[in-house]
Amino acid sequence: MIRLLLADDQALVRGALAALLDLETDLEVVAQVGRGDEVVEAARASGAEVCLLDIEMPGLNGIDAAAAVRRELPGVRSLVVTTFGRPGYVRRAIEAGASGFVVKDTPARQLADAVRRVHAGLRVIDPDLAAESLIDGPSPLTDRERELLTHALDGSPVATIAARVHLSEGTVRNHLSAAIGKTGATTRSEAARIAQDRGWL
Amino acid sequence: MIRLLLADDQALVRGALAALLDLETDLEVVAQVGRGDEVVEAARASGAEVCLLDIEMPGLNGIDAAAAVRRELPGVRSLVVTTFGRPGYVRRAIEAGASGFVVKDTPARQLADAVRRVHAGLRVIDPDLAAESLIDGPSPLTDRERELLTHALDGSPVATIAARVHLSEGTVRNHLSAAIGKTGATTRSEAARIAQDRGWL
DNA sequence: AGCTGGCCGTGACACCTGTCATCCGGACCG
DNA sequence: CGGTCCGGATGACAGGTGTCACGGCCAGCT
Repeated sequence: MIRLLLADDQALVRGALAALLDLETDLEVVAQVGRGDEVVEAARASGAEVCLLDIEMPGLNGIDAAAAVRRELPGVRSLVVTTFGRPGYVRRAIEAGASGFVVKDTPARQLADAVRRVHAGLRVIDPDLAAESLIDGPSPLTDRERELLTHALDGSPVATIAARVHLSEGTVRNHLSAAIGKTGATTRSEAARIAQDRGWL
Repeated sequence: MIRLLLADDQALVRGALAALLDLETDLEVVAQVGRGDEVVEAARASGAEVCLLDIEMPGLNGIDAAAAVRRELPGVRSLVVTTFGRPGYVRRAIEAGASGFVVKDTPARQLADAVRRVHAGLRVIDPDLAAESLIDGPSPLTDRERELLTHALDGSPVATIAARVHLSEGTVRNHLSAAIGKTGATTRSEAARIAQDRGWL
């Protein structure tokens, strides 16, 4: 019997996944959480062996949660699930210590198999995503550029961003200009979207 | 036995919801589709009585799909499910002929009850969302403003938007300026986000 | 000790954007 | 019929934005 922890911020999806996986006779959902920063504690308390982690979560995202699990509970394996593409996430998830990476677009029947493989110590990675992540390569952005791009995601004016990060307005423009060049965009909003799509944020 | 159709673009979520609802002895999932424009045909072929529709779908969104079901299959009821807030969606979903509106944040156990109520001819609406939709009121945007805002969602420059809709650059700026005023924003990106959050797009 | 590269800042310049005033045509309504 | 509203357009102006050149600081590497 494989003991599972589910982490997803949407209660309905979480409950539905639990129903799906509980149908398997060799799987048992022993914990469910809706926030990334509750994963480690719940996994420890419930004695989970595999954690199914969504990326988009309040508190702590799924990748950082996988890293925390890796650090605090070395024997527990993580399987990261996310909504779509975002090839860059694959690389970061694996580097964070996740054993698998699955998109929510895969057929439901394959999920249980992915869990079993991860539990057995194998790596499970969506082949299409793996290929894309190799094509795009790692992020060329510096830490500052990444930080500023995340603040530019919602289209905030430069002045606002500069105030939030306590930098000069000109400096922010320079960093963002560099990021625009590296992403091949022409606007900071466009650069931010491209970077996010590639998982560089 | 209530015959159900599931529509969600993410196969994993779709399958999981099917597993969840099939656990109920009085419910039966008779059709699953991943696109909005396949809903009516699948509902007709399978003899579904209630359609569970996600809003974000390729082809046709859940609200328009509900309207199509209403028009083509008057006896079939629709229950719209979406990821979060977006109060304006509630109003539009109901106007489109949906019998219910549920967010993916609700506990999994309540979903089956919502389906039963909708099947019985009752209206099911998340109370928090209903309250918010009353506070925000209907969209004050004109059709043009709405159209231009959707093109402004990704942060495209005015020139690009003008070319896409075959309008003068100045006209686009004027409409967007009006939209910015109505949303209380200071940038077209911000206005676009606000309008989307309120379901005005 | 030099070189490199990231980070921070300034200044200048061309261009883009948001706002306002003003105009015209059509549709709708009292 | 006149009033009102929306769509479309123009022109002008202040302020925001992207780019570039330049300088300075610091860490790491040769």
